[in-house]
Amino acid sequence: MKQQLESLVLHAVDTLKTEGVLESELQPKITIERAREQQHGDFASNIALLLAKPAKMNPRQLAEKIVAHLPAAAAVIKVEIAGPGFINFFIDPGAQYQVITQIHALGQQFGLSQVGAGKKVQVEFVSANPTGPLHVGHGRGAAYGSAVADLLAAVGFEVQREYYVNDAGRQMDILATSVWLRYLEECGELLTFPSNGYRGDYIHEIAADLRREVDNEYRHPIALVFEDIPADAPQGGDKEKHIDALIARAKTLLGDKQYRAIFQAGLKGILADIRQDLSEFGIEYQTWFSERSLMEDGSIDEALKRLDAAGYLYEKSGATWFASSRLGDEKDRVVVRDNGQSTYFASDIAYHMNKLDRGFDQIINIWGADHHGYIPRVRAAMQALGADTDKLTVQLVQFAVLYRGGEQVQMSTRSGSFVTLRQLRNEVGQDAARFFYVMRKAEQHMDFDLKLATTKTNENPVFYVQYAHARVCSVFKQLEDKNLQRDIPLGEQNLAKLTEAQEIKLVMTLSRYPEVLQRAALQYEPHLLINYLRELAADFHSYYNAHQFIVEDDAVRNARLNLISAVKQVLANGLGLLRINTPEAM
RNA sequence: GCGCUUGUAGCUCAGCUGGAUAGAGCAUCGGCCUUCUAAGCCGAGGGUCGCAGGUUCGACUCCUGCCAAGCGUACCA
Repeated sequence: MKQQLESLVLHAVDTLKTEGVLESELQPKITIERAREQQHGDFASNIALLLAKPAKMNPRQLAEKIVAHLPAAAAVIKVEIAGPGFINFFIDPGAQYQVITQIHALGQQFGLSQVGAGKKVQVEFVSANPTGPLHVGHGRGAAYGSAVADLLAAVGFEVQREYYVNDAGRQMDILATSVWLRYLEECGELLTFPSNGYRGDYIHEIAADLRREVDNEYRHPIALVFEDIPADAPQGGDKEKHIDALIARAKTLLGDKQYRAIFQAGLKGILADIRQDLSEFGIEYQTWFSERSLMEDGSIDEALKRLDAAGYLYEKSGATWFASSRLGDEKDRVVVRDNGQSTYFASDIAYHMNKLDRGFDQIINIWGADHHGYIPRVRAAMQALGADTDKLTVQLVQFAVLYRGGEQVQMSTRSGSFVTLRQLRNEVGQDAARFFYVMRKAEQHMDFDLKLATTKTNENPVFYVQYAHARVCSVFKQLEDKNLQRDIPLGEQNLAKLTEAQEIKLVMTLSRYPEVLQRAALQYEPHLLINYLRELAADFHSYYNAHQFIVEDDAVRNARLNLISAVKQVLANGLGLLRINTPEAM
């Protein structure tokens, strides 16, 4: 409908151009908006206001000229000029009702579109270091990222969901060493666990599994392990030096092969846990991309070579630097340390080069807000590699602060209080977790109230929307109990009998769904869909309370049943897209 | 210090990318169940859109400057 009106207005503007009223170079963006007030009709255009200045005309006069040149259209029953020069369109209700028939015909397909057809996008999200279970902060990125990916797929994009596995670097060495030390404990050795090691229960589990698998093969006397190791922080030493020395000791005592085996055991164990956690949360990735693979297949060297060829690398005090400050970053960055090791940033340059080489039209990175300072240097790297930086979108997700009632929940690993995504899902349930995470726009700091998410009252928006769905189902059950048959064609013939205020409002809201979906997808704002579903549910609840659906009059009854089954369908489509359940009874 | 994000009703947040009288939920107050689920509905009160300028027919929205909060500012990942 919107597009139809746009072409009408465009046609009128073109006519005015040929008549010389408007200059022919003008290429106005025709925008049709849904009117907010009923008295302003159904749709409105501000075109006359926009063109008034270049045309050197009074906006109302211009509006009159535009209206005079509008081609006739069956669905438009009235056009008015209002306010400073808005053109308001009134649509034939009969045309609006068609959406109900359309929803029935399309079913689950209703709302889907093809605006993204033929375009490949990649959404990379979560990508938490595989050093422990996902916590509640990752949950938001997970829910948001998967919603964005699903929305993009719904409007026709070919979407690839990817998890970047940071399986290289010092953190992973600390993990491997932590596993080994716990393994030694399993073997019966007594030791003081490093203060900087990973202390979670999951390390014990991985170590125990390892012991079962290899028995005492990786065992070394504890005296030898700790011989000449600098003191840990609690003993007045330096925790970093302590752990680094232990890592080095592990490598020398175990040798390359055994060390790698332990490293892999730790990585695999944790990754399997993360994978399962996400899968239970309704998230499946197409690819798990290994950082280590970039080192092994020479991608990092290749990336650095390309940066060097482009003249962006230089040496200073033993290290290799990328001149990112020439491309908008606040300062230059090290890519190869003076000890010869490449930095994490070097991996990331190679990773983004790899993404570009895979031919995506759009690369979407979903990062925690604490990584924002990282964006300029990645952009700089892409630019230096000669890529179109517009292809990269970074969506920042702010942290969620947990509350239980009015109390803030402390999220420290040490205190052992509420930290993991799994615990959150168990406490509030899958549906509430997803709904609450996505309810706010990503860049908004969020308060997540656990108590609210679990209450079964009107305070809880998840139930509010699900309840609307269940209520429709309940009506149809009642219909059955009363031995009444639904007559869909009869209902379709009588849609014009839906003249109550609540019915007209509901039809309008239903017809907006495809636009909402498209906007939510293209702007990476799934919260728009949530807001819409709440509004649709509200419109339905109002209707439910104001009127009976199962009435004597066959024509009215079937028309109403068609309307509410359309409501049910759209609620199911929207919630389904967000992977939230649609219960038939509550 | 510099950078990014945020600042809208008592609280939590929307606000369609510059439009017409700034909206919702919670909380508060008052109503609605012998009729399809009251996890619901109807109504009332509640606002200097952080502050001050500017741009224009028009600004919560864009620009500048302040103020406040969070985060970042590594040869860590």
